[in-house]
Amino acid sequence: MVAASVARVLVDSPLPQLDRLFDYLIPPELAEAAVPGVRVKVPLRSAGRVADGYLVEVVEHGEYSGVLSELESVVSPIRVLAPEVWALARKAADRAAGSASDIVRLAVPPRQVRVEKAFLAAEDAAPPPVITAAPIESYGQRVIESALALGERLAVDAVPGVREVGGGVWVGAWAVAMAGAAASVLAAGRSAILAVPDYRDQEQLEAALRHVLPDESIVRLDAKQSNPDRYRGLLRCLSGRPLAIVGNRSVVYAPAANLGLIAVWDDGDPLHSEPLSPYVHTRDAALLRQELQECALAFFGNSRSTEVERLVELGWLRSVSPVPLVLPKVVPTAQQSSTDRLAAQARIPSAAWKVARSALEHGPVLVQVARPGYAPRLACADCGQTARCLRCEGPLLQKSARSVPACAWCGALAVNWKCSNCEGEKLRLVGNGATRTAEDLGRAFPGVRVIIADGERQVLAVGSEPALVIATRGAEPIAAGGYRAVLLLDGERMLARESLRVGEDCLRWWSNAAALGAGGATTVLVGVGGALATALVTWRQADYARSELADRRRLRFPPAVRVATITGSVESVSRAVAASGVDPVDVLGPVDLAPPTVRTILRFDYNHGAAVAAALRAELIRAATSRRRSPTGRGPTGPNMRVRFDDVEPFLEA
DNA sequence: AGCACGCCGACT
DNA sequence: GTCGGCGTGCTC
Repeated sequence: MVAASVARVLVDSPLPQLDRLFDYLIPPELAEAAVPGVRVKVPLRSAGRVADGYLVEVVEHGEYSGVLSELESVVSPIRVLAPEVWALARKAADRAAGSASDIVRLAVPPRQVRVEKAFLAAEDAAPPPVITAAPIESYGQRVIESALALGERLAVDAVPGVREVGGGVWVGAWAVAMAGAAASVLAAGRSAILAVPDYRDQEQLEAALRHVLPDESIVRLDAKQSNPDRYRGLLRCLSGRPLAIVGNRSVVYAPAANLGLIAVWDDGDPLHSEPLSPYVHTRDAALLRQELQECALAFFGNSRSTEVERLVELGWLRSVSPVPLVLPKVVPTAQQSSTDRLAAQARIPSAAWKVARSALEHGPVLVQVARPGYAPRLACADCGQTARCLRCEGPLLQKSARSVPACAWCGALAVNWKCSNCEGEKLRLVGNGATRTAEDLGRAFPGVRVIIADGERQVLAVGSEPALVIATRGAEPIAAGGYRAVLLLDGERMLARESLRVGEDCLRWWSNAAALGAGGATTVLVGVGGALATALVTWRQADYARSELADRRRLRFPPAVRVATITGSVESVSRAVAASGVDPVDVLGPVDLAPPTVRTILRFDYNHGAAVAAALRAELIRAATSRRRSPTGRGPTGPNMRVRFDDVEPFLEA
């Protein structure tokens, strides 16, 4: 009799107590099929109960000393969980005190039998395409290419501006550089993973990729795809050929063949932050994977996040800038209205109005505003108190010039409204949404076409003809040939948000908008001065990130330190805090959230991260197994304890 | 999550 | 004597 091998299996369950490998005997009839990476079914606890899982490794002797059960079946021959992706999932989960299977769920889309059958039936006999990469412009002679070939880690300052990538399609210059980086890696026979925050960036990057790579070398892998499409994409990754794999945050877990590069665009965009447990940020997953696989790593951005700046200062990332430096012309201007009657009505400073007027003779002008809609807030015309819904106390807003004000929460129309403070019956509009700004600007520039782009009215691209393009931050379309001027109108309002990251975020929004200008276009930053305006004017966002990071070091705020947010019942949170081993001076809270739930923030240095994560993980398992919430609903069934690492949202500016 | 094991009240 | 309550704990 042959020595039986043991299959080590990850059970597909979010339960923290099942987040380890289980050993199973491989029955002789499955010996051929039981290879690492395949989906399997295994018995768990009692006969008849089978769980789905992934075969992680086959070993001679398992670690379990008890009696082993047998593998129930091998679901499919496809090795969907590549060993390096498993290693990454384990490492990322450990760092975030989460379950590896939660990461694996992001990495491996649900199986689609039809897609799989079609894939297995298709014989891919065609020889792999020969790829030649054109040089990446603006960074000096093969500077980026050779760094990537050596597996370096880079923080790349993007070149502002837009480029045509054939067929009249225009994309940000960053996309061309990132596509060039991917092409240079593919030309060397290796794969590249390219992560972007949203689908608008993805469209641009894909267009740039199609310009330099054959279609068969590009794979899309993102959350917007249907399950069959995602699974098809995964199977293409597993074909073994070098590919450019492009997608949003989960693409960092793609099973790339011979991975040569992970590139991340605009890592400061909050869409890179994974909303599902264990909340691993694209940036962190990319950093872990780079260490595991020793591929190259590049963060591209028009601006610089404090996290990337920290890594640059540590020497972990090398900063690369375009030579010679390309910088848009940015003019800061005070918040003072033009003397022109029409412009004054639109509340545009005279400097901005002049810039826009002359630019409109040549092409489109971008106007960036903070908020969508018409009037984001309404107030009592008599006493000035914010108007609230009579039914649910929600804030009122007005969607268009003619519409009746309505509640932002329950949608009730504010008819027969009366002020709760002074009994006043008249409403006054406060603030300008994109729609109201558009109306005002339309009046100030009669005869000019006005295009609105916001979350509801998404516009990806506009032509090169004169037009006023009013866009909320982050929703700016690309203009053919670039905008002739860019007005950043609501800077003050954007800065009023109470968040640790406001400065950083604003600089990113403004830089990304300014980067959409044509060469020689003027960007007007209205009503903002100080270090932020200086950083934008000098186009030295890294300087701002450096001083911001210095402030955070002084205050012991992230990313100078790491943080863990614990939410749950008072008892569970305080137990977890005690178990964490974090110094009491670095325990912030607890503060009350929804009634029974409280939140505490722990902060600690990076070198304590592993210990804190392990301690909190142990506490999570203890809470999940011992103190069980009663299924009948009776008894003290507290809120589930949750742990989230490196979430900066709860941090407000002091 | 499920499901078995285990240690105290009302039944044949 | 034991049938069964669901608190506690484990799953290879």
